[in-house]
Amino acid sequence: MQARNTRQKQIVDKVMGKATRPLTVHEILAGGKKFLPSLGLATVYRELNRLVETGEIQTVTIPGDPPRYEIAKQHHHHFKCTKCDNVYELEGCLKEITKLVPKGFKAESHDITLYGLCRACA
Amino acid sequence: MQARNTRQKQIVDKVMGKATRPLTVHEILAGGKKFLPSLGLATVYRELNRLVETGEIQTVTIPGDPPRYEIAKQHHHHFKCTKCDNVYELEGCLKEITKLVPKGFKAESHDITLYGLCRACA
DNA sequence: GTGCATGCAAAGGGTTTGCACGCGC
DNA sequence: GCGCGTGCAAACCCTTTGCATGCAC
Repeated sequence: MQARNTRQKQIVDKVMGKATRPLTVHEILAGGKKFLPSLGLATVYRELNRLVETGEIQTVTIPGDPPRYEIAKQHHHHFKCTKCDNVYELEGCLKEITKLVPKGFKAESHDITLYGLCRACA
Repeated sequence: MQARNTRQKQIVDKVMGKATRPLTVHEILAGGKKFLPSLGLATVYRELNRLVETGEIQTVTIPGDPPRYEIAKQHHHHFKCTKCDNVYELEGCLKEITKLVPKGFKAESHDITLYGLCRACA
């Protein structure tokens, strides 16, 4: 069952690729409908899940928010503006995070989310 | 509309207070039913939402997991074991986190979640 | 022509809400 | 007795799934 490169999939990829910040499912659907009005929600979900499984995109989960999706890239973290609700990508990471790991525990990965005001809202 | 201190509410508080780790809604309901079998899911949700609003408890959100709840306490973070799926509380925090904030942004708070193996599973 | 991908609609899981009953005051 | 809190069931929202159609090859 080799994947077919249909118009729908190309459009989901295209919308994702253009994004400068993580997008919600509905933003992706709305963006895709501009190119193919018949695009369905189920197809967007199916394509997103496929892309997550193959590791091409990543899910960004912010408590209280719907999931967002972004092109997979180097390890990084996120900043959620509490005023405009946009989510931004942050560069860098903290090696000091190992200090939090209790004795006997073995950390493999981590997520960091910052909250506050973005440049435009501050 | 001053709140009444009903049996149901006392039981939700009691279950939360006994917990040594964040609990899911269904764990709280199951725990409460041991004391009051007629306890309903809607009441648990209503009481939890009230306690979150008053700041008495906090929601712990782990991507891909149902929300958990814990008694509000000093600032801390969480560790999710990828094998047994339990969530543990971590002590301490990282002042270095300010290094991640971009210029012009104003950070107010943050969440850190570690993933890996707990002591029992490592 | 064959078969997978799509769109629709229904199903599913988790959470909230409307309503009538009954307990707490 | 009055009114809020409760339990039930329905409603909601988000996501997944079943199925018939139709496009890609």
